[in-house]
Amino acid sequence: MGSTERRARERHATRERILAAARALFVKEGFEAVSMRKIAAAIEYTPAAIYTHFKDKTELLMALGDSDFGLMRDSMRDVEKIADPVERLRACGRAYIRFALEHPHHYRLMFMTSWPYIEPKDCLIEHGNADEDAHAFLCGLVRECIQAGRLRPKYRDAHTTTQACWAAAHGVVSLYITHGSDPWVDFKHPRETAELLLDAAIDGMLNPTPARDRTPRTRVAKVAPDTKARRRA
Amino acid sequence: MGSTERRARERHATRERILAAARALFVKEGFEAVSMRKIAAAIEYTPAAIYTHFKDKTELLMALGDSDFGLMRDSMRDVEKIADPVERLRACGRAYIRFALEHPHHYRLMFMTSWPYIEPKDCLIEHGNADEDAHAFLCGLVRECIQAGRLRPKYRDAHTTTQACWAAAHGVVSLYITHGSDPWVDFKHPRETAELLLDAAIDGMLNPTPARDRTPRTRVAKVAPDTKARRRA
DNA sequence: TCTGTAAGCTAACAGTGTTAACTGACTGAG
DNA sequence: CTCAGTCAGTTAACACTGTTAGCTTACAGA
Repeated sequence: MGSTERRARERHATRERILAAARALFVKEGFEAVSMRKIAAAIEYTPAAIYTHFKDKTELLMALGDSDFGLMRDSMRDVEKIADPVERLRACGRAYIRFALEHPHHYRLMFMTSWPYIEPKDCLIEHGNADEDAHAFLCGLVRECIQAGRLRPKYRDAHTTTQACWAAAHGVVSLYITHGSDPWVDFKHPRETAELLLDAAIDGMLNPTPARDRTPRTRVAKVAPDTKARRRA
Repeated sequence: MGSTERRARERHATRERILAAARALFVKEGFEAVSMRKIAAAIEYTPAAIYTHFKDKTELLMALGDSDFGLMRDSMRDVEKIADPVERLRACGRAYIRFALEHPHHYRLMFMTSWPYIEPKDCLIEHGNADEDAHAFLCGLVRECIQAGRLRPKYRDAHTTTQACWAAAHGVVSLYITHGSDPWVDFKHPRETAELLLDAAIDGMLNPTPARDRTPRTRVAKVAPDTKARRRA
């Protein structure tokens, strides 16, 4: 009689408490501070208790990071308002940089840590849904630039170009996150470097002959919807 | 007597043996496999013995990675032969990518791990010496492009532009190293992505009005020699 | 011969992730 | 009402990790 449901609810609740404790430790003291024992202590449980909810420390950490992909996507809502596809792409890059600089710990977990395989069904995010999945969103922006005929021929493979754009933004912030306080290289503020690199890369991809919308080529239209993308739990 | 010299020599020798053992473990089994106990076992010492030669595990690891910066610089010797400065820059990017893909473990240690402060004098590399220091070398290439009048005005700050170029290359390889086997994004081969991004970025930086060598502007000429750069031990 | 130095060893500390075996509360069936 | 089963959570351990205080032992210089 619904008691099994209550138990399931309780189980889910403690799972959430574990995640909350882990997240609190994580944002306050960084990646290394998150130990099973500390998490357990924070919620007054035994370390072993966590293992009835998560297979691994890795699984816990990944469940943690997973939900941040939604946060990242949300931080890009504003760019959709921009009409010009190329400017939209540029703004997306800026939003990405901003997110990374505002949440360096999360960024580190999301993009600078190797993830194990996670089943698509175990994720909050629907892969390839540009409304939830930031990677699919970026890919969509690139595709719009292509369809508007704004990119040179060699940049008309949406996937590769998406990865190039991603890599440009990631390069700036990840370099800054790991080496920003390294006295050997005096880093400019990453926002400045990113601006420069994104401008250079995007300008370099642009068609010199100006816009004039044309119907997408067959090749472009055939690009499959982005089924491989980012996750959330 | 010179016996003190002999002792110093012996001390140095065991230090090198420790480093060699650590390196062997490192390249064979990766970063995580390098534990003080395993290193000690490999050279038939006690873990504690290592601490008479290195303050820390970190110091050991850094001493390890340090020598690789020279290796990296060496892998770029060929690009100096290229006459055109812009093509030289492009080739430098390619060499960087190649090095990273051929030595992913080293790359990870060198550029994807936070380094503690190391005294300049404790390094094999002379900072800012383009002949030893890869970062200074890159900076030199950028400066040559600037002095040849090949870059648009906004890219004429050598330091920031150097960082942008570095970030582009780093973005591609670091993304690939951490997420290359991630089934959620189907990565293109990084060489392809890198080619695309480097071309876009460099083309985007180029002056549309073609070359014709001009004497460097005052602003450019005043750029200080690159005193902050990469190390080696 | 005695003394100081210092490389290396022993043994331990405090921490880590993880697991087998147990406890105790609660559920549903007989 | 009782009995068996389920399962969240605990206990206590294992096998690791980096690191250090204190000892031993060899050796150089006076």
